[in-house]
Amino acid sequence: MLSQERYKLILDIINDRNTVTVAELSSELDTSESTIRRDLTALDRLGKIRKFFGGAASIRQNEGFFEDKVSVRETQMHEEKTKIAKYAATLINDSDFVYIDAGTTTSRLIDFITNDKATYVTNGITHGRKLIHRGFKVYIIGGRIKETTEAIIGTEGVASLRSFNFSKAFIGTNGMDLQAGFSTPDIEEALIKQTAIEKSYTAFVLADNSKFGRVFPVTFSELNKCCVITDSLPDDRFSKETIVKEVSI
Amino acid sequence: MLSQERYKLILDIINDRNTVTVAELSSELDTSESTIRRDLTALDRLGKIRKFFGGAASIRQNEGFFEDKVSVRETQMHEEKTKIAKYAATLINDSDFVYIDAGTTTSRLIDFITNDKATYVTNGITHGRKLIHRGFKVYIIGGRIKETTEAIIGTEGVASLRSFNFSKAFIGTNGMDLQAGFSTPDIEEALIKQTAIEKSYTAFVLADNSKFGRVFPVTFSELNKCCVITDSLPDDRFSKETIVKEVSI
DNA sequence: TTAAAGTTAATCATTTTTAAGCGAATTATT
DNA sequence: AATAATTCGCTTAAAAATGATTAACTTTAA
Repeated sequence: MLSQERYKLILDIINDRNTVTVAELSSELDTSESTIRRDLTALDRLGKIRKFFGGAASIRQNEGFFEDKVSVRETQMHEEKTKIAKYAATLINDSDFVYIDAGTTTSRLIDFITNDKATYVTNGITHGRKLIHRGFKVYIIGGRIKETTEAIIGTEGVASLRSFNFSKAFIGTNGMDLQAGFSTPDIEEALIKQTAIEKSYTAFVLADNSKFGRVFPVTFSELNKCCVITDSLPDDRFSKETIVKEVSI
Repeated sequence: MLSQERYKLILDIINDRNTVTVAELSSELDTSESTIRRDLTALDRLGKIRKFFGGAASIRQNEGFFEDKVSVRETQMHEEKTKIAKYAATLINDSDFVYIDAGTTTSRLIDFITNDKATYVTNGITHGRKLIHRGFKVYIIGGRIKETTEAIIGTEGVASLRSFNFSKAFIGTNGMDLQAGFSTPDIEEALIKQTAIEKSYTAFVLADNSKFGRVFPVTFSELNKCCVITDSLPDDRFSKETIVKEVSI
């Protein structure tokens, strides 16, 4: 069998099943495990799949799979996130200079943006591509790329952000708590979020109800520094601490 | 049978079946394998098909498999570019701080990079993703994204580049001429290339033979400022003006 | 923590495929 | 008709792909 044919078959199988073992591929394609491993390495090198010990996984469907366990809940909150994203998109005006944080909720936001007069800045590689394909004016901040999320992070990213003055920023969060404020697991991502909030006139945090009461290692902002856009508020005390827009589902 | 007739037949067969082996074509067209291989090489050079070990594949049906959508536009001189990319990749050492310019030839270069000790900086969105999927340490420069090429350009990009000091830079070009030097159609991309060359100890320009003698609106460097990596040199005068590495095809 | 089980990369021998050179045949040019 | 240029198929040395083997590595579970 031709190697390219195998590549295509393997790719189809992986994208279909999400994950596959070397043994499975070996028996299904009637090829030695050595060859399958070599193929998987090649496909991984090309960035088409993600290889791991024992087999390989699709890249597409696993966005977030490699991130952290919260993402399981993220798929469940799909409808809520859409509502939040839809509402957030209406906030963008012609003269706005908008920062869009990397993350799944903000990625959804981009789908609903219609304003092509505004200018957009993001730290998400995939977000930047998405925006540019929509035909918007897009800047991306410079810095180191984080492997799992394809987001720009680190001190260079922070420095790059500092030269901007946003009118609006849309930020994602992992946790939102009365005491701990907005928090996230990665310190470098937290620094980026923090700077983006500092550098914008108004910062909106997009948070579905599953985020409430959750605390993660690094706090990037106090509650009162940002407006929260959410689907349903479990606790009145939040609205005393910050401005909350509750989007009806 | 005329070679042009065969080209057409081969093209039809490949586009119909997606992949085909040399042996198949040889028996079906009743021609020697040598001739089939020569034909496939020619069609590959023209960018009509993609040749690989054992046979060839259609480009249309495999869009997105071999290349990202951005780079489908210029598929000519594929074989030459591959040779150039392969050689260029061997130049990267452990301690290198490498700049990789956006473009098709440099994109191919990434496929052959093996050094994971070096640090990479790029202005290509797709280049950055490709590098990060390979598990390398990657920085992307900040700035405005150009829609057609998904490359970072503009004054912000130039400013972002200025903070780096590269040991090696790999640059693509549209034209290379004895009088006009290295040139490209877009002034903003030219500024980026110019800055990258300035900021690196050694700059390599990857140029297949189709680039020689061509002049585009904006010159980004004189010949003597860079080393040229090419497949074949049409004119000895080039080697008097600059350092040339000719990669045998 | 350690041992057992499972998985991998590296290496080697074998087979397959290729590129390059060469002369014969065909086609184009003078 | 003679000469040059191109095309073609064969041969051969080199390159690439493959599958088996094994030592090193990772994971799992005691």
